[in-house]
Amino acid sequence: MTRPIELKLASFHPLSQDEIEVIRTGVADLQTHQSGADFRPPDDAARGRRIVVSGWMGWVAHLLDGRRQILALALPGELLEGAAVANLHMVYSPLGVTQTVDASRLISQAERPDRPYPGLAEAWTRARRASADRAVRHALRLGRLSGHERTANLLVELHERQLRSGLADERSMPLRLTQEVLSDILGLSAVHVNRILQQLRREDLIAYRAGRVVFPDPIRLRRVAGLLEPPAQGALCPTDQT
Amino acid sequence: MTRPIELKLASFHPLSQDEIEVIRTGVADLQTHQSGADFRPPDDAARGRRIVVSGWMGWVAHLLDGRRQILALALPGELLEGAAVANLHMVYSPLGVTQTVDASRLISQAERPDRPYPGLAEAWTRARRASADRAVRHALRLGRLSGHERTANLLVELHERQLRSGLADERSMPLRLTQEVLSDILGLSAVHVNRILQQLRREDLIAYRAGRVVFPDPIRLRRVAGLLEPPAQGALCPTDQT
DNA sequence: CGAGTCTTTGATGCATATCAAGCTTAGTGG
DNA sequence: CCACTAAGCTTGATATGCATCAAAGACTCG
Repeated sequence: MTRPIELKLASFHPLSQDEIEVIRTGVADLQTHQSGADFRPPDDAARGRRIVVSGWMGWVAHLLDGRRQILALALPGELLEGAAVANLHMVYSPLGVTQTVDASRLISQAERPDRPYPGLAEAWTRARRASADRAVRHALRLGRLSGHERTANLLVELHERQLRSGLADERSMPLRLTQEVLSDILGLSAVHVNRILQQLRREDLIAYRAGRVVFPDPIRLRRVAGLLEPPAQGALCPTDQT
Repeated sequence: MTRPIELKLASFHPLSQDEIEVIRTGVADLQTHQSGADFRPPDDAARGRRIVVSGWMGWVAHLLDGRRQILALALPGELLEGAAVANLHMVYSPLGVTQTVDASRLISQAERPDRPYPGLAEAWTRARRASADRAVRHALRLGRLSGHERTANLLVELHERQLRSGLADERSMPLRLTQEVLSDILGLSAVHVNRILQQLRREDLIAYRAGRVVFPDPIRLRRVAGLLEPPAQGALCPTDQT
């Protein structure tokens, strides 16, 4: 059950057998969330932080007139964080049926000042840095990429993230979002997202098969996404990306 | 010289006389940056972090084809932070002539484990939380607000931020950005920004006078910006914004 | 099999980009 | 002090990306 969490963290920094054991015993209090049910994330430092086990969560901002923007996603193995913002109704909301797990014990272990689990703490730190990177990337997507580029870019990012937790393979990944949810992530209308996805399929950049997105030509997709060549082996670590 | 820094931090949490003294003596190593000269921000934890003293800095992402997006601004009194992101050429760049100051001493004082300066540490924490909030708001602006709303929203945010450091008054603020820079913040073309500013002027929501933007009707501007009523007295603190 | 939810399609309009040119301002050197 | 220049602002014309509305297919699930 904690497999995606282990793999995700280990992808940022190698973990000892001890540390994997800490993950297995440290997570507690499994909760299931139905699609659409609001979920208030914890806003204090470590108490009550949760990790997604299965399904996806999104951090949603609601405008007064009903417009919505999903500002961040939390995939299996990733942390739910981020506090409230003034004058904005924001919640975490499950996108589909999602399970989360209390991670406070795990986090306090990793953050113990005497550092008995240095690999865990390091992996943690890098994972959070990656999360900040994603926020920046998201703003860039929304600000300067066309709908076409933006969609490709998001798909590439989701692929990389699911690779880290062992949920995707090199040429495909699960994707169980409705086009409406996608449109709220991408800042587009649902109808337009539909047309963009059709175009990407016509261009043989993506394909659908049984709830999965298939990438026939990942390199070309990355180019369309406005990204450089794929990161070299090992370059996935944030510290390697000077 | 450190006045904006003192005021900005004090706006987040009251500071003792001692702590103000720490700020005055803690800042060191003044640097001047010419408009457009790239500036690599520090990426380690505390060493070499800098604070803007005068002028504005922007965190800019460059795309391969020349498009640019400014992802965050640092105003006087605010910190330069944020590391590099993979596959993206990103730098801090002065928007006009800017001066920054080394803040490592100041920061290590505030973060001393024995906490001799609790007000400073608290102000610091809240300032950083506000900075994260701004990133989220920026994504929301770019994703779901129209050009008109987006521009109004940015102006309101800049006004609030400059109020905190004593650089703006209730009804006006300095603004020395070219429309092209504005367009790179807002994710719009420079021509369109020009037309939006004209419209805002026609609607008597803003006016220009001698390098300053004047707000004849702040409340109406906030409404146009898609924001709720202005925060009540004291509600500027992030902790008050549940 | 029916009912809702999702996807797809077409028609239309608006928001915003792009291109090109004129204008205004401030700075610069003769 | 006055061209001269360059940067920024403004304007108009045109093109296009994307939103919106409406309705018709496709799934999925009870």
